Amino acid sequence: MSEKEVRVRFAPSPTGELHLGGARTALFNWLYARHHEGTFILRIEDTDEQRSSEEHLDSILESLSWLGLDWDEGPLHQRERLDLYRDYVSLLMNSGHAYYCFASQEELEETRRQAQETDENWVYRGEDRNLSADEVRAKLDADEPHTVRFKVPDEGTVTIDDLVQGEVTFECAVLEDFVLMRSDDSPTYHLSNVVDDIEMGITHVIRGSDHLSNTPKQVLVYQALDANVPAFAHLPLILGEDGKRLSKRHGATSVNTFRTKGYLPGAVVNYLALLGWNPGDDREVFTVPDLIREFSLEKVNKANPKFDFDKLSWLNGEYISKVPAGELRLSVRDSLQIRGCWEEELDMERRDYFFALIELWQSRSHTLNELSDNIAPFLTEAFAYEPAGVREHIGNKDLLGLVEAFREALLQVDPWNQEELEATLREVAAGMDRDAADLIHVTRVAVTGKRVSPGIFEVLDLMDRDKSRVRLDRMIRYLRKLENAKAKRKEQEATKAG
RNA sequence: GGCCCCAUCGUCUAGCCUGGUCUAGGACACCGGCCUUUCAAGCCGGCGACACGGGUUCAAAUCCCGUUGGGGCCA
Repeated sequence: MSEKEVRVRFAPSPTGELHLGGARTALFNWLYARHHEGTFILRIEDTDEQRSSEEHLDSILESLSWLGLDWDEGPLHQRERLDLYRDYVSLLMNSGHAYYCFASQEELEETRRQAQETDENWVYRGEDRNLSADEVRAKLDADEPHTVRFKVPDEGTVTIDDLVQGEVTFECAVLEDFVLMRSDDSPTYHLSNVVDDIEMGITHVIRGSDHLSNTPKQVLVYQALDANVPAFAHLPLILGEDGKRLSKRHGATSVNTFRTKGYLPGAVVNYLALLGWNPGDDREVFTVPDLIREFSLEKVNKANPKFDFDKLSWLNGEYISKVPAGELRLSVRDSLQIRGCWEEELDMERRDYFFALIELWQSRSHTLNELSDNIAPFLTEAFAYEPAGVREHIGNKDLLGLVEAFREALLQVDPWNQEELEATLREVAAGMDRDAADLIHVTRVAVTGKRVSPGIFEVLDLMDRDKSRVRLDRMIRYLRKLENAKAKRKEQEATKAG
């Protein structure tokens, strides 16, 4: 491999679904690799056998694929590389950079407690550093539980030249002798990560800035191993609306949730890319090739952004309104199927009609689910009236007679087109000395169930005569019920008063 | 608690490195108007920010220091 080839990795642990933060890290790695025509590697950090699961792994891979983040190598499993970590530990032991530590959990906590009372700047420096070879052998032979710790230099500093954060310097004195190998022989993150990054020839470590504080420890390990230290880029953390780092408890932040709710992968990628990065101008909407071409770590912000559902929703709406109906067809079909109002012929002889329905609504739907919700009333009578629609467009207006008259008039409309429909509706309203708007709005709720919709005549035109009549009949029944209820209330009040 | 990072409209951000062109630009949200003798969509417009205090300088959002606030890591 040439010196200049970029090799980056995304290394999730399969302890949950892929959430937005992870997806953003994956995306930035992927964009960096694609921009530099490098290699994007997937590595699975599954050394924690208790918390890792196949299901989570599958769901993570699925989410990555859905987002379009394809990997060139892997997935490599750390679980299968345990011997490798042990080899590296031996190397560090032999070169005097690591040592066995026989202190028990209790002892450590006790020491820590005592130290905190006296010395505020205390960091752990293992006493077992100075055990003689004989003493160590004796303890090992006696099967005493032990960990392996890294011998942090007492003096000096570690400076990280971070591609995003700039130069960051840490005093070795504030770094404890961290554990490399746990007592159960499993490697810690500091070890497995560094070893794998060395073995895989990773040139750029791009990850969340929650790892920044641990980076000096890892740099020390690279140096002890006499390995090349990769470039680091610590990305700002995505915060929830409460200002805390985005996590499971913020709910609904897994990539999968967005998929299920009807977001388009392109919109999610676009939004995520803009969270912490921008090309330096006013553009907001990017295709993936755009992103690949323009992406650079130098333009990544340092400040932590908050996740804004409203803006994602807007962006998704932009995508939905611009995509050709044909590309939306399959997803809309699936969600109509879930709603139980899909008919096969909509994708066969009535495909033009299906596309017309999509086109009618796509510019005012923010998600695919919303789009399907809007289309459903054209296919089934089983839809609910939006409370806001009822409140605003029906309320206490005296609409029964008006709707009944319009229902009758509709039977005579010929030809069934927008012009005739409009003329008829206005005639009915005028004949009863009512605002056309009143009739328009109640008709809107009757045929779409919604408070807002495209132009009502366009809607009726597409709906066809029979379906329109059926929906108006339903509205008439609904209005009658309202009237009856009102009458009953009056009666009761009259009795009470009388 | 110690260490590290950050700080422009409610939110995402441009501008900061290379001080003057910034009466601080864009986007989401919000509000209003136009269109429609229909709600929307669309179009147009409005509201709204350089956290605070000190310096440096002829001049600071831009450079330096401190305070406050936020985030992260180690426990």
